[in-house]
This record gives sequence, structure tokens and C-alpha cells, in this order.
Amino acid sequence: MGRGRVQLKRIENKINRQVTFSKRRSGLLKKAHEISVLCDADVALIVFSTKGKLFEYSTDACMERILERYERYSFADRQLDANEVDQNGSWTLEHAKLKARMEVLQRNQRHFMGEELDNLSLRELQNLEQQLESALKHVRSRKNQLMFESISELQKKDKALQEQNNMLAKKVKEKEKAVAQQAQWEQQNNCQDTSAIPLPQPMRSSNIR
Amino acid sequence: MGRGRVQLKRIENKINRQVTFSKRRSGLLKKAHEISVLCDADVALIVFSTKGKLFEYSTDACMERILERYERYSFADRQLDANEVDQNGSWTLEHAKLKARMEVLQRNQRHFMGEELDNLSLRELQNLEQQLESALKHVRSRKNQLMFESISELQKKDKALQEQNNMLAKKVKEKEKAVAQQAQWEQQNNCQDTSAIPLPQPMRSSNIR
DNA sequence: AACTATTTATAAGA
DNA sequence: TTCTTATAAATAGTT
Repeated sequence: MGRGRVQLKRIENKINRQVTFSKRRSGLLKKAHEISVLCDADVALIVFSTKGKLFEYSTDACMERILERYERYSFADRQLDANEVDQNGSWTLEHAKLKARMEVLQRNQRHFMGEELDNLSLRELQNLEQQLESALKHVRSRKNQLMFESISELQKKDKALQEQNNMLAKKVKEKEKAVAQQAQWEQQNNCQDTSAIPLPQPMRSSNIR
Repeated sequence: MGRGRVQLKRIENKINRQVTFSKRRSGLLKKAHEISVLCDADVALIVFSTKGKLFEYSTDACMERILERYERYSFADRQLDANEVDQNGSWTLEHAKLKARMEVLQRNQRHFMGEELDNLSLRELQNLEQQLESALKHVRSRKNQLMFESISELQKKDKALQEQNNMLAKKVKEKEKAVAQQAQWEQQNNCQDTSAIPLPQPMRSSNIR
């Protein structure tokens, strides 16, 4: 469908490949949706681009359920070893699934820690690298954010303290001035009587809290 | 695409629905394969018919890998529900422990993917950053190793082919020479008698396979 | 991101 | 199911 017939092999031109991917991806998702609706089928479609970006479609937006259903078809039996089979079927199954998931998680975790990379393909390593890079970016961004917050908080504190300092300094100055005036006044009046005549006080108490 | 436009809703006629399902299913699988090859994408497609029959496609026939990769992306959403308590004490305990570990693992995993960093302290972030850096180093180192191996293998192949080429070229030359000598010899003897006298043949058959 | 000449997919019919 | 065929849809190459 298009102006030329197309060979079924990797498109080498990167730009072209990306454009075709974009077009065909939307076509594929559309068709997945159509068959799902028209034919009442359960469909799960997962697509990773070369760069590792994820696109997905699932009937009723319920990927998990469909994947689980798939597991039931193809894996559940394999994961159960014989000695785990017993009468209480349901929990055993549940338990086995949990264990299987656990193992997957642990393996992934080790990969994320850069361990046990020997049996990964080049492509998987590429994916892992990209994910790690992305994670690192997020972590650094969050760290920066925290540090900036911390800095700006400290700056705010700093400013408040500075202001308080200024105020206190001002008060000290005023007080000094008052004391000096008092001294001057006392000297002028020789200050030996018990102040029978009330004179205006140079220090106004209303200015001081 | 067909003789009539089609409404995007469930086909009520059962026969019709089944026929359409069969046709569209093969179309969908084909297109999934095509985008996978053309665009170098990883695709996983799972289809359950109304009757519950399973059809699937996955790049390199490796469904598990792709599903695992998918899980890595979407684990964050998945919560196991905890209200599965029951009477069977021993396995319940086991199960609960497993689940607890699972949750720890999942949280770690999310951190490793750079998610849910909000309630980590600056120090924890610092640790995480260092771990990611280290992991990235390992992954890159392994990737490089793989690539170098691949390159040296190709070089070896290249060399072998080159040698083979040279050998073949030499043979071609020899053959040409032989032919030329033969021609010369024929001309010198005018070549009209039936060669009563056996002359040494310039062409040695042992050099030609 | 549009356009359009072609190729493909497929609905209906056999 | 399978084939055929008219037609709708998808899309490769182009602008």
C-alpha cells in the first residue's frame, strides 16, 4: 500500500524507518482495536520502538488481565513444579505465580544494578542502558530540586536573620543615643536633686516594645 | 476495505463475525510481523477469540522477553491485593512474607527506574545516583565487549573471505595464462594435423578443480 | 503534517 | 474453509 512495493526487511534509512514506524504503528493499533470491537475478541498489543519507547493497546484498557490470561494458557503449568501440586489448587497457583514474578523482579533488579549481564543480548543491553540513563536523569533532577529547595530555604532564613539583625542593631543604636542624651542631661542639671520638677524625658518608651 | 463500509461495532451475525475474525486476525498478525521487521521494533500481540482460542505473535518468537520488558515499564501500577488472608497458617505466612519482599523489591525497582523519588532524602538520592552510575558503567562495558567481539569476528570473517578471494583471483589468472599459452601453441603448430607427435601440454589439469 | 498514486486488506459473494 | 473480485483502507514516496 503505497507508491512502491516494499521488501520485508529492516528499513536502513533511519528517518524513513521512524516515519514508517509511526504510520504503521497507528495502523496496527487501529486494526487491533477494530478486530477487538467487531469480533468481540480480547486483544493485547505491545510495541517497543527501536529506541525503546512503549506503545500498547488492550481491549477495555485492561492489559494486565489479558496478559494473565495469556500466562494461564502458556506458562502456569510450566511454572508449577510437581511437589507444589496439591488439593488446594487455587492458592498453590497463586503462590507459584507470585514466586515466578518474584524471580523476574529479582533478575531485573540485578540487571538494574549492572549484574548478571552476560546472557543479555546487545539489544537488551541497549534498552537497559537507556532506562538507566533515564532513571539517572530523574534522580539527578530530583536531587537538584531538593538541593535548590534547601538552598532557597536557607536563603530565606538568612534574610530573616539579617533583618532581625538590622532591627536589633538599630535598637542598640537608639538605646546608645538615649543613654548618651540621658548622661548629657544629667550633666547639665548637675543631677543632685531628686528631680522635683518633671522635665521631658528624652527616651520615649512608646518606641520600645 | 471491502465491498462495503463497515461500522465499528460488534458484528451480530455469528458466522459473519467468525469469518471476519479469521480474516482480520491473519491481517493483524501479518502487520505486526511487518512493523517488527521493517522498523526493527519489538512486538507482542495476543488475541483471544470470543470462544477463548489463543492466537499470538511476537518478535523473534520470544513472547516472554517482551512481556517482561513490558512489566518493567508498568510495574508501578501493579499492586497485589493484600486481603487474601485465610486459615491455612503456614503457607499464609510464607505467602505474606513473599508479598512483603515483593513490595520491597517493587519499590526498589521503581527507584531504579527513577520513579517515586519524592519521599527519598537527599542522601538516599545520592546513593541511588551512585548505584545507577555504577550500573550504567557495567552495562556499557558489557555492551562494548559484545560489540568488540562482534567486530573482531567480522574482521576475522572478512580476512578469510579476502584470502579466499585472492586465491580465486590467482587461479583465474593462471587459467587465463594457460589458455593464452594453449592458443599460442596451437598457432605455432598451425594445428592442422591430428597431433601425431605428442607435445608437452601447457595446461596442467592438476591446477584446476 | 498533507497529499496522492499505488498497493493491500477485506466484505461480500460463490 | 477457500477463491474471487470490487472496493475500502493503508501507506510509500513526495511536497
